[in-house]
Amino acid sequence: MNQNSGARGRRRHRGTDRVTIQDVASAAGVAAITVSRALNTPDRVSAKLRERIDQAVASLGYVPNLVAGGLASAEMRMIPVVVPSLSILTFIEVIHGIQQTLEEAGYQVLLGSTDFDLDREASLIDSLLGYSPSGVILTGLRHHERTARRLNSWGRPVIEIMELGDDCIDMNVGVDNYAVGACMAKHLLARGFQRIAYLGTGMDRDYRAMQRFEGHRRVLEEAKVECDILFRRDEPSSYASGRRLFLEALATRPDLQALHFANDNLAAGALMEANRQGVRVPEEIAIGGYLGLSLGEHLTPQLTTVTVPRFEMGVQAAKLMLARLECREQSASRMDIGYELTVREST
Amino acid sequence: MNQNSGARGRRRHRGTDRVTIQDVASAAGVAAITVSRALNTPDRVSAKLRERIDQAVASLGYVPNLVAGGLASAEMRMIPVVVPSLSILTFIEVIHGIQQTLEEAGYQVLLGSTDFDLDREASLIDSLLGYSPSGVILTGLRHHERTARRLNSWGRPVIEIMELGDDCIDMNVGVDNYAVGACMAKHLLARGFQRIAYLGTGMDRDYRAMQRFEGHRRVLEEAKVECDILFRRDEPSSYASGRRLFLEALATRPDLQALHFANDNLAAGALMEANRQGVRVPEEIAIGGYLGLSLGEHLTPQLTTVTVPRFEMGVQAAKLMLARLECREQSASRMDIGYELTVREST
DNA sequence: CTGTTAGCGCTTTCAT
DNA sequence: ATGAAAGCGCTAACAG
Repeated sequence: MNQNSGARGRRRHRGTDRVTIQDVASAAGVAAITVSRALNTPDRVSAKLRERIDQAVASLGYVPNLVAGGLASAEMRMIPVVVPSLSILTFIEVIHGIQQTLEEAGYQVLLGSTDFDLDREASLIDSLLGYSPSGVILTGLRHHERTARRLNSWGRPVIEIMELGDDCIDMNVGVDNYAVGACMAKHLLARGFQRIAYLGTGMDRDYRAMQRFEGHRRVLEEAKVECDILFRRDEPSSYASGRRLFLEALATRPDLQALHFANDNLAAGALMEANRQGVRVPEEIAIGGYLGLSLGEHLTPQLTTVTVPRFEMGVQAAKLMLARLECREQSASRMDIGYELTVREST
Repeated sequence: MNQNSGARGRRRHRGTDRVTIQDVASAAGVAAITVSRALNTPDRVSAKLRERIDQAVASLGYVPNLVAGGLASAEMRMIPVVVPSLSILTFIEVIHGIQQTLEEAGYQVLLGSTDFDLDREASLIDSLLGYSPSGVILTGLRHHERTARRLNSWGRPVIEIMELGDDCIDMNVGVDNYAVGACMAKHLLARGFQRIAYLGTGMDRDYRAMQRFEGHRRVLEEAKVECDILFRRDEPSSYASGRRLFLEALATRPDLQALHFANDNLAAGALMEANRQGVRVPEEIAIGGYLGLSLGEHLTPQLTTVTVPRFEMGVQAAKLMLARLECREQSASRMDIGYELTVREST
């Protein structure tokens, strides 16, 4: 038996001197492929050999070289997740759901961010595909034509998250932004408000906020209520921007009764500014948001918002990806993650 | 010239039919290795060939197979970042700084989370090393002995972030938690408070919060002031927990004058609960936090806190990593990212 | 169930 | 400055 130590031989080339599958094979007295099988598809190896191999693996401290395996099998068990920004909590929460679900299944998440730039998205995806990932998860349905084409012909699972639409590359998990915007608008109308403004930041980049506005606008139009919009082009959606928007709204449109913010960061900022100014919400002016950030339920008054299950969206996207990877099913390629109007004190 | 199309020949094996470096080489009429050099070390190829190659790359739409390159060079230009949790904003901000800096330099971030479990960290790192990453960034200085040993003998850059200490594996970027805790304690004493409690959650897992408490405790001891601690073992650091801790503190220690929270999430929750209860801060009770979350400056009263540049910590860690990878310098292997006492209205 | 063989696509090594 | 040859460590393909 060549059971024992010293299982290092060749290394003609450069070789990092790590324990290889061949070392394990020699130690266990089998062929390399059998070790491979024992590790990847244990049922295809007899119990006896499997045990011998496991033992050799343990005693040598063998750790598979996933790069070599990835090259041979043309699959790296990685899923790039491409989002516009890592400073927006929403994306983080989705990523969290994705990461947690995929890691459990032995897939790793590669992080990519585009800063809302479709050119960067295109080149990022190009280089990401160079890693032979098992699938790709990216944000939104709008991409460079080149991105869509490349991904289309790529032949592996692709999921577009966040927004929902008819024309996706492969699979789609998200919310209907038009419906979300309409939902809050209806709520505000139902509360009896007639002078309503939609407020946001950077909506030229974040077109999903614009979709929500469009949903909002249509509802007001239908109700024959005048539609007002106020947005600051180059600001992020921070508490500070929310405060500024709030002050600007008060100053320039003193007769407004309700403010529909593009997201909870802004809405929370507005709420905090209202508190500071002693403006009573909703008596003097009502405030509604979007997202369902936990902060909203702890502020006084509590924030009315449209809640989207962001973590869950990530989990569902990851599950869909896994289902597809394991060929379990050709599964639904489109999933509406839904939303919920959370009526609290601020309206 | 074999300049034109049809540059697909063999594929004896499985082959994903992607354009390979060989296709480019044929199209440009050079050897594969020259294409490799033109792409990776352009100065080592004559301008003439370089141009011809660039053209072939563009016209064929060649995208390098990073896995093959990674196997050959034993380096994947990836940096795993391992954190305890993706639901804690602090880590997210650090990751953001890391990701942004590394992506600019052409390195990808692999995300890993351990849920504060050193066993999971150990096995996660094992498999992450299987990807032949260029370096590793992980959280904290406490690891399984096996993790430390493996990383030590690994021979590539390793950075431990968040906390600062004497005994790191390779490089260390973080803050001195003891000093941070002491800093707030001194501030509270200087404000004249004598009955002070330290409040936190899950500090058995997050030992860095415990280090801050220890710094706090020593200061009080020195000042001969009694030291009180209140913590809830199995709760996350949420606004809700902060509110509960606040109520519990009021109920069980009605004579407390100041509350030192383990982080701003808790402190902000407490502040919001105080507002809801009509408890005046800091007149009836003072509140201090840790982190410098932006929320703190928008609440009323504004939160006094110890601010840590989290995004910047990520950026610095990434820069240190890059410096090491490019061998620019053997650079300082330990970086104190510092902190700042931000005195606002709540104390 | 196990083994042999032949690459995956690139880069290192060593020549020229 | 360019090229030929030889693998990196693993798995797909095909036998037995």
